Order: sequence, then C-alpha cells, then structure tokens
Amino acid sequence: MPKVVDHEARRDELSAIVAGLIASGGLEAATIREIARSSGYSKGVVEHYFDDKDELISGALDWVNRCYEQRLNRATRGLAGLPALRKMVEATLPLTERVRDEWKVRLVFWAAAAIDPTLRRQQSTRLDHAIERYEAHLRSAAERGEINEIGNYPMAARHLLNITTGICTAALHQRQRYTKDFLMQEIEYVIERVATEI
Amino acid sequence: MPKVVDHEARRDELSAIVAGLIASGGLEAATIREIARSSGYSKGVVEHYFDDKDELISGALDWVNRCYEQRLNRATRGLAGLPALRKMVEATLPLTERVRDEWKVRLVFWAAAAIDPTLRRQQSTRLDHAIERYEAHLRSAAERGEINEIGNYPMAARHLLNITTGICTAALHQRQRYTKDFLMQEIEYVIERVATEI
Amino acid sequence: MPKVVDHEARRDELSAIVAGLIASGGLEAATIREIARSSGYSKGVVEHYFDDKDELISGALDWVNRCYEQRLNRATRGLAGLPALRKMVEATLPLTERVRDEWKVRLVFWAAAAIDPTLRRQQSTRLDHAIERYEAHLRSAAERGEINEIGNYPMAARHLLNITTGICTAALHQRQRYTKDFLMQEIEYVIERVATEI
Amino acid sequence: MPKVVDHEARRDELSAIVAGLIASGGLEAATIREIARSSGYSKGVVEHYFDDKDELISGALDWVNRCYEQRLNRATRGLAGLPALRKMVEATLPLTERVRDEWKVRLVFWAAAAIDPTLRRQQSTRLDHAIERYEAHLRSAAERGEINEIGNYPMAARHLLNITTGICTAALHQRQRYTKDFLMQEIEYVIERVATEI
DNA sequence: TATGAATGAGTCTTCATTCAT
DNA sequence: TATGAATGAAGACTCATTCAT
Repeated sequence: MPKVVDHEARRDELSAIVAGLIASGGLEAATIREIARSSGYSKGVVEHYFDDKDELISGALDWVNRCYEQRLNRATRGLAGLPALRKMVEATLPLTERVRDEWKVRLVFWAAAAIDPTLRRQQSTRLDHAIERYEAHLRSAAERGEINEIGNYPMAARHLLNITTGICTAALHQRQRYTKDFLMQEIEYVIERVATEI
Repeated sequence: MPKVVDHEARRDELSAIVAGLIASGGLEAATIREIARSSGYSKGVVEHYFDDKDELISGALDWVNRCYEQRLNRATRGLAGLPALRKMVEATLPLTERVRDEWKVRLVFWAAAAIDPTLRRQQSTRLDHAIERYEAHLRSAAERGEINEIGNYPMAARHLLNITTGICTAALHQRQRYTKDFLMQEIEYVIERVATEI
Repeated sequence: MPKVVDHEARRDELSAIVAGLIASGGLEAATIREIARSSGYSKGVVEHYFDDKDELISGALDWVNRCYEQRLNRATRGLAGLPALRKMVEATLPLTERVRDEWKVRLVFWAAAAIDPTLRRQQSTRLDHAIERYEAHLRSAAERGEINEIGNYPMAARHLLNITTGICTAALHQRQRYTKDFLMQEIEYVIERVATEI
Repeated sequence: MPKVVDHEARRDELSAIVAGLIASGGLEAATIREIARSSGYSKGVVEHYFDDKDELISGALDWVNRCYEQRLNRATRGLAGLPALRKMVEATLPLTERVRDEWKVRLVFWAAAAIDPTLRRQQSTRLDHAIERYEAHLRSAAERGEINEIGNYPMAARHLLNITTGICTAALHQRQRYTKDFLMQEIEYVIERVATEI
C-alpha cells in the first residue's frame, strides 16, 4: 500500500526550491544535493519526482512563470484599459525581492534559450502571449477613450513588451537607481509615448 | 632571452575562443579542456595566460565589449546627431551572427551579474557609459535641428538604451521575426517617439 | 530503506588504509585515487565518508591515536606503578612494524602541526594527556614503594614523555641499533634516573 | 663570455629561501614557482642551479644543518666540559624564531627519512655525529671534575641527545609552555641526571 | 515510496619539467 | 646565463545518476 502523496504539490514544492536556488546562486547552485538539502528530502526523492536534472530545471522556470501568471491575473482582475495595463506592468517590474528573484531565474533561462532551440521556442511562445495581453489592454484602453486609436496595435504592444523588458533588466543591474517611484515614472513615460500616435 | 610572445595578443586570442564557446554552448561549454582543444594549445597554456577560470570568463566578456566598442566607434566615426544614433543602434542590433554571439555572451553575464555584486557593479558602469553615448547623440541631433529639443535628455537616453536592450533580447529569442528590416523599422519607431516631445 | 552500512566502521576502515599509505609513502602517497585503489572502493565512496581530504588525513591520525590508546589500555589493564609504566612505554616504543607505522604517521603530523596552529593545539592536548598518564603511574609507583617519592611529579612525567619521544624518533632513524633489547635497556636507564631523586 | 656568478653562493641563497618556505608552509609550499617568486629569480634560474626538485629540497636541509653546525661551533668555541655542553644544548633548543624554523625543517625531513632509506641513512649519520659531540663534552666535563666519571659515555651521550630531541619537539608543539627559562631548567635537570652515576 | 551507498566522468587547478630564444 | 612559454600528468573535488534495500 503506497503512501499517498500529492505528486503535483510535491513537484511544485521542489520547483519553488530550485527556483530559489537559481535566483540566489545561478544555475550551478541548483545541484541535486543542494536541492535535497534545502528541501529536507533525500537526494533520491528529488529524482523520484523529476526524471532528470533538465526536467528539474525547466520545472523551476515553469513554476516561476505560473507564479507570474497568477500574480498578473490577480492584479488585473476586473480591470481593463489603462488601469489594467498599469497593473500588469507594475506586476512585472522587479519592485519586490520576490519579483527580482523571478527575473533572475528568467535571465538564466534567456541565456539558455539563446543557445538551445527548444528553450528558444518556448520563450518565443511566451513572448507572443505577453504581446497579446498588452495588445488587448491597449485596444480596450482605446475603446474606453483613454488613449487615441493606435494604427498598429501589435507593433505598439510589442514595443511595450520590449521596453518593459529593457527597463526590468536595467533595474536588475542598477537596483538603487530603479526605485519604485522611478520605475513607475518610466512606465508612465512609456505608456504616454505608446499611446501617442504621431 | 625568453621566447617572445605578445602576451596581450595571446590573451585576446584565447578570450575570443572563450567568447565563442560561451556563445555556442553557454558558460558550461567553456571548460578549460574545451578552450585548450579549440585553441590548439595545451591546457597548461590556457592557465599560463589566465590565472583563473574566473579571469578567463571575465576576459571573454571584456573582449566582447571591446569588440563592440570598436565596432561602434568605427560605425559612428565622423558622424553626429541622428545619423550617428542610427549607426550606433544598428551596430548594436543582433543583425549578424557575430553580433548575435556578442549578445549571447552578454546574456550569460547579465544572469551572472544579477547574482554577483561585483559583476553587477561592472554592468552598471557599462550601462552608464552607454547612456552617455546615447545622450550625446540626442543632444547633437537637437542642435542640428534633426529633432525637437528634449526636456530630459538623460531620461530619453536611458529610454533609448532600455528599448534597444528589450528589442535585442526579443530578437535573440524570435530570430526569424526580427529580420534586419523589421529591426530597423522598430528602431525608427523608437527614435521617432523619443524625439517627439509631447 | 537505504542499504545498511556501518558508517563508523567504514570510516575506520578507510582511515586505516590512509594511515597505512601515509606510513609507507608519506602524506603525498595518500591521494584519493590511491586510497580508492587500496580500499577497493571507488573514488566517490572515499569522499562519501569524508567531506574533505583534510578530514581524511586527520581521520587517519585519529585512528592511529585510537589504536595506540587501545593498545595502551590493554597493556596496562590491571597494572599500576612501575609495571604499568614499563608496559606503557613498551607499548609506545617502535618495536613492531605496526608501531613503527604509527610513529611514521605521527611524525608526519608533527611536521604539519609545527606549521598549522590548529593541529598544534590538538597535538598539545595529546601531550598533556600523555603526561597525565605518566604522572599517575609515577605516583602509584611511589605509593607502592617501588620508587622514592619524587619532588615534582609533573616535571618528572614530562621528562619521561620527552625522553621516550626522543628515543622513539631515534629508533625510527636507526632501526638496527634500536633493537628491542636495546630499547628496553634504554627505558630502564630512563626510569631509574627519573625515579632517583637527587 | 658568460656572466660570472658564484655558483655556491647562489645555491645557498636559494637553499635558504627553500628552507624558509618549508618552515612556514611545509614541503608543499616549496614549489618551484614559489621559490622563484620569493627569490626574485625566474623559474628557469632555480632549476639551473638545481637539477631537480629533490635536490632543491635536500639542499635546503643541508643548508639548515650547515647553519646549525656553524652556530654550534661559534657557541662552543674555546669551551669544554659542562659549559660547552650547556652552550651546545642552548644552541639547539628552539629559543628563537630562527631555530624554530630550523626545527620545522628538521621535522619535515624526519618524516621523510622515516620512509626513504637514503634519507634515513643520512639522518643516522647525523645522529652519530651529534652523539660524538655530546660524548666529547661529557668526557671533558668528567676530566675537569665537573661531573663524576660516567660508566658508559656513549650511552649517556645518546641519552642526552634523545632527551634534547624530545624536549625540542615538545617545545615546538607547546610553544608558550616551553619558555627560555623553562627550557634551560629542563636542560639542567637532564644534565644533572646524566651526570649522576647511580 | 524513500533512502543513501556507490560509481565514474568531468571540473578546475597546481606542478615539475622541457625547451626555444 | 637567463627567461618564461609550453606541456601534460596528477591532484582534489563536484556532480548526476544508478541501484540495492
């Protein structure tokens, strides 16, 4: 009679730990031994829930992205247009230690994705999803009359994504300059410009 | 008299190889053994020119940045204002395999810098330098009447840097979408918006 | 359930091998590879039981000292006074190959302790313990009327320890001269002199 | 026309450095690279004067012993009997940092000699010489009426050597206990006992 | 399901040594 | 004589992975 364990919950628990290790020490810090130590489980358990180290690592990214999605949904629930856009961006910016960790993990995977085609495809899909979100918010903002009509919504959305990405990476590297106020001001600057059809 | 070897040249030679290995296989591909194999030298030689693996790795980043600087200087020599700005951005975008490799190495170091304070400081300084360049070009563009006067040059410059960064990382992950034309179009879009005081 | 292995026994087994290697080839002969080869285990196993090479080495000394202690206790069990003292010294002298090996390991650690403060402290404690043993035997010898009362027991004990040490190192370097008979004769000479209050 | 260099002087210079390195960091600290660095010469020079690393190491011991001999001769010049004996022992005890270093080197070689027959033979010869010195001083002390006649001079001399050795090694490991006064007191204790025929 | 024992490949690094200049 | 470039062997150590229990 096997002990009943919530497989998924255990996987998530471990993924969270892996993500934390990556955030604090990079990919190389996420060794099976260390994961076992941090989780309190034995080495064997760790590899019982994950076939492979690769799976363990990509599980961590998955987990980070799922966390992000959830935060995003919670933040924009019931909102549309510019308010939704602002909340979405706000939820993306590395304003808290937690989100900073999220970004650190993301950076690690960008570096990996730049090299590995499979990861790159995953990353590409994620980018497309993000653009769609931005686009939806822009459209609803226009509908609600909060901004002017935009000629090329996908382009504007991509622009918004890219500038947000750029700001976030800069914020990671210049932590003290990119305070919360400063970041939000940047975002307003960006939204203004995107919303201004020339 | 010892055998005469241009120490710096040899270091550069090895750094180039390390950068190439990182670009094609990530940090973990840049093992001493592989560096030796790729360079045709013995393992010992590699550590004759670099005390440490860390030094070897950071040497690769240095080399990449120096290459970038040179390319930038060559591209903008004799230019000012918007033409200089365009050339500068053009030299930054991952339009060729070589620049793509440059970006891959950069990504690896971003991930590392997000974790290691020392690397983060270096990265921060580099960002400041880049912003200064952008700012100078924007100012001269305004002086030459190519764009309107800008209220906050440093902010506009930082904006330009961040959006470029964002575009470049996106381009790395969605290679086929970000063709040369597409990238240049994005850039024009960005320059337009930065140059438009609202 | 994990495979059941007596951790301590395994550590001892390995320590004995390390001690043997040190005795026959010095510290440098005690490489992990050689330890693995000699023990029949794999390299990994050696470091499964010992975190570190340092630990492995100091484990060997520990083991040697524990062996010595046991031999000492066995030899002096039920004895006191001069007979105990004689047995103790006899158990210390390099009369057999086994004890000679013990002494070789000891010498290696003396050299190390002369340099490393931590080892020196350990060595100092060991010396104190040995002196206490000698002192106890001297006192009981006096009580039993086997020797005259001694004015300064600790000093006499230390004297006894030092002379024994000196004899043992000499015996290591002049093996054929220091036969068993010769060594025992030296010891009697020493005991006589220590026991003779002037 | 080759540059004229005093070969022997250079060898001594290097030997002194090697001895210093061994004294402060053990045998493993005496790498060719470190010797070169400490001496200010290049690696090549070091091995120009010494065929081999082994030769370099044994050169260091030679040098240490020669220094010791010189100090001994200077200390006992013009003396005989007990005064000579006292000076000789005094020159042997690790009372100064310099002599402590001498002993550290000696310990390293004892450990090596316990293993290597060639070194052991050298060490044995050195012991014999030392015993002869002690014996001569004892005999002259008796002649001068400073002590009673001794039945077995060689044995007494060996005893003196061994106890001195034992005291010195103890002094190395319990530095603060073995102050100069304490050491000299020990020596008097020893001389008294040796000189007392029972 | 869980443990941790065992393996061996692979990592960086240090080093003595040789040799061209 | 002197330099330091070059080599490759050997060192400790880390790690993912397999497997018996």
